[in-house]
Amino acid sequence: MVTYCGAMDEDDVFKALADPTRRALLDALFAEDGQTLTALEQRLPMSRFGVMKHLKVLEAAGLVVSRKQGREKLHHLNPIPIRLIHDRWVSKYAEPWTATLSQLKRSLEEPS
Amino acid sequence: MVTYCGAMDEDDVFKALADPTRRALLDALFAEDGQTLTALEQRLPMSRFGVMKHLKVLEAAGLVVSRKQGREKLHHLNPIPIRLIHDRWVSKYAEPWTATLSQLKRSLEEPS
DNA sequence: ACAATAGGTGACCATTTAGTCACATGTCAA
DNA sequence: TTGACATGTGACTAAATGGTCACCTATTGT
Repeated sequence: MVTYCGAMDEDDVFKALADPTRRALLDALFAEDGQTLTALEQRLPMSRFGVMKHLKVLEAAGLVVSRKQGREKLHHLNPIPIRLIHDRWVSKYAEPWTATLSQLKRSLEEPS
Repeated sequence: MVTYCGAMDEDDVFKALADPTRRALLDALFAEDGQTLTALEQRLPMSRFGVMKHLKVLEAAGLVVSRKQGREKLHHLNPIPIRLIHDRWVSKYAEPWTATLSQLKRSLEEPS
């Protein structure tokens, strides 16, 4: 088992992913890993403090890990929580895809 | 392209998935598809109105579709939005999994 | 027709959340 | 050591959210 995951609470991960700014931060870190707070701040239309709060949420959810280097703090994307959601949660609903869909189609076509 | 999806806005889907009660509703519909509001209400520790609000959010996100039958409204799980997240968003981070992870490992092991 | 049942609407309140700011700490470089 | 820079903290406001309720409409069964 991995240990980079911090809290790794399902609810924290979903709540973290619910905000568009935080998804944009993940996008930014995906585009270029290991960015500092000020670098990320310049990519977003938001004050440094807003970005800092969002990064804190992402770190608490385990979606971002950071390490300090001198006076800078480098942020890294951690794909593990998302991977786990995919494995244990998304696929749970996605698997019966075909069955549910055809069943739904039948239901909708049924004369009400 | 499918048409059962309503708004299908990425943000709506993530926001809908962010609430544990709504995830529980998806669980309940996954366990037994086509349940009515009152049936779902009895499964959750919440008033009918709370459940109704959550169902409305899920419907707006396209995660649940419903059809009326007499005075009843039957709710069906729609796995398509989750499937799309998996396809277009989760996999985006999950694919470079190995690369990012080893890179992260290297970064963390580096003497600070 | 009438009572019981299933669902819907709008207002309302408590809590959380997003965002900003003044201020403080720690680090680098000249 | 001094000034510039990167980050952190706590308080604060405005907005969104979760939950409940009183009241309403529509359908069913008798």
